[in-house]
Amino acid sequence: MAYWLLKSEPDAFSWDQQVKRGAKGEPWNGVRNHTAKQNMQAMKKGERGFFYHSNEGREIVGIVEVIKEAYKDPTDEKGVFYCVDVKAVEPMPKPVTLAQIKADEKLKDMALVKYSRLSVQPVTAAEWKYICKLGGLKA
DNA sequence: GCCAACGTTGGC
DNA sequence: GCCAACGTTGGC
Repeated sequence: MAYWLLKSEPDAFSWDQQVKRGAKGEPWNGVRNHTAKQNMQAMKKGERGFFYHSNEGREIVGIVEVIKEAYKDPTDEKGVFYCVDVKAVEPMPKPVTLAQIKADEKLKDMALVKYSRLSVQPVTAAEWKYICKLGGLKA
């Protein structure tokens, strides 16, 4: 079981929009980065990821689940990039901010801190549990 | 195939 | 709004 972190600018696609999509989920398309693509191709149905708001907010606001594994991104006319479908699972009772993550000894090695521009990142099991706890979830 | 120039992302 | 980091492009 792997864990992930998906970044989105709330202006483009926010957590609220993800929640409104309900069980249908939403294709995570428009990613034009090969590292992110590789991460998406590694995702399995049922795996979970954090939903992070970049730029505005800069915090982990909720948890999503992969409902469809990687397929060719229909918004990419060249057909080289991929996307997955995700649905909202639950919101973070207490969003975990980037500032919090950076200030925390246990989290300062996260991909989120080191590779801030990567929009789809892996999260370790230890990080996952710890952040869930910080966010007020049992995990 | 190297590397400089440029564009984009995202934190501050 | 600025700037650093990084990916991509294009000249050689």
